[in-house]
Amino acid sequence: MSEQHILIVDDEAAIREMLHLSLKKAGYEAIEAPDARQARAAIYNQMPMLILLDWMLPGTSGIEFARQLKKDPQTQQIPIIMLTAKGEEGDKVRGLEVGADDYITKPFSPRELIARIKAVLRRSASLQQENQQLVIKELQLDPSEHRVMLKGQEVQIGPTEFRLLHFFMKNPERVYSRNQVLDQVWGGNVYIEERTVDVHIRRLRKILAEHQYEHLVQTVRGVGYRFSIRE
Amino acid sequence: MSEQHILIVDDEAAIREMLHLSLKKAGYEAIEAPDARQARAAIYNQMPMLILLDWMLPGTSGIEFARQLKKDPQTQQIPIIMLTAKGEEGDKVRGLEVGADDYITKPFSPRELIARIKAVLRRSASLQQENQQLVIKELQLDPSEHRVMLKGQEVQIGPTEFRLLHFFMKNPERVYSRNQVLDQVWGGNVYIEERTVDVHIRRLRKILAEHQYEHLVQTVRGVGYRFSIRE
DNA sequence: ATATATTTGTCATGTGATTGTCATATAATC
DNA sequence: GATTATATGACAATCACATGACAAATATAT
Repeated sequence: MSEQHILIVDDEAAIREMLHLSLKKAGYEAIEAPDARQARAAIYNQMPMLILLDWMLPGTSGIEFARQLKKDPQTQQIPIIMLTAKGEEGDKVRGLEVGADDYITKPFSPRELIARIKAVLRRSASLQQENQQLVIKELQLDPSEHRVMLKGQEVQIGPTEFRLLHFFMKNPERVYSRNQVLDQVWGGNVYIEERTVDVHIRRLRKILAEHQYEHLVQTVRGVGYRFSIRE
Repeated sequence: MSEQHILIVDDEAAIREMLHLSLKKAGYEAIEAPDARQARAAIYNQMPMLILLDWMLPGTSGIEFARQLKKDPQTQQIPIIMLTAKGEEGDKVRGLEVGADDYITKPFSPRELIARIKAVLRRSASLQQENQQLVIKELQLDPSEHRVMLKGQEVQIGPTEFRLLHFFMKNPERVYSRNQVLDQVWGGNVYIEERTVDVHIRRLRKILAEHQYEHLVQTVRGVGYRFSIRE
């Protein structure tokens, strides 16, 4: 019955109507709320996958409401698109500061609205992917908990080795040169000796070796390293 | 609905218009973005096959944006053509350093623009081909994984033999003299004994022979070697 | 604030794999 | 059979990576 839906929060019924129609045409389910109180009730009832939130609201203002949503762990991952009346620069900035994922200035075309929604959903999907738990056989890495489990046991791992393992688990089976690893794991604007990668590879292997998983990190002589799931 | 398209990133609407029109005439789909943030959203929404990126942008500068794109594995293979206002030499250099694939100086003719685009797309296509998995019967070579599989089993192969096999698989059915092989596989500016090629051919054959595939590497007496799929 | 522990990057050294060359064996051609 | 071209095994030099140690930098505890 209730698909993934979008919550529209705006005090003007005409605008809600208009948005609702545009969304329906684009194949989205929508639910309306005229103010923050009723919006909260709707969210409690069922989590929307995205919220269209008017800047100006009676009672709790849109910006305050957004701030509350982004503070609550239950709702903070829901993307918010702010609807602003004027294209005032200050508003944009404050909106994004509050944690809105995008803003759109009235008046706008349905096409633009849908494009923004798609973009935001796309982005949040890939962000969730970033925080996704990665599991390979009996090795699992949980980015949100910053934890690595090996055969059901938590293993002690340093920050750099954690990032290195995370990177490898996200991109298995592919060879990366030391420089590519430095770019991805250390970030591009540090100057670090290429050979340092070797050392951290060794440290990672040492950890994996505690449970005979060191073969996952493979050396490709003359090229770099590869994280492989295959035997 | 959405074909392969080109993303235009420029803060001046007039220039975007102009570019859009030129591209349309040449048969390309185009999408516009006025700044880096919206460009990013557009990219997340759908990967463009090429990006036209203005040097000067409000907020994140074009050069910084290019750097970011080239760092992210998701986007780094998208070719970028930088649009620079003046033909300043320093800009060119910095642009190419950042990883832009070409630059073009305003003002430019639509003809020139299209020519550059075609050239860059051609180049990137052949680069992608460079990373393409090559399969011949039960022999497969994967450059991105830097792996050779023979009858489903990974085979152990040294760097030079890998390059040699890669070269042959890219250019089968053609005879190459020892010198041509040296140029292609070792690179043009090394002085190495011609007979050394024989030795590496032998080493390659030895590997292939583990699975009775040594007949693929054939000697053409008095001329050189050939990699042939035929019996 | 100070002490202590952890993490980090670099280096020196060890080790094994790879490479180019040569000497010799083998095969093809006339 | 003589000549020429290629195949092959052996070998030393080199190269790339692994590893342990260490000091500087960071984080954490007291």
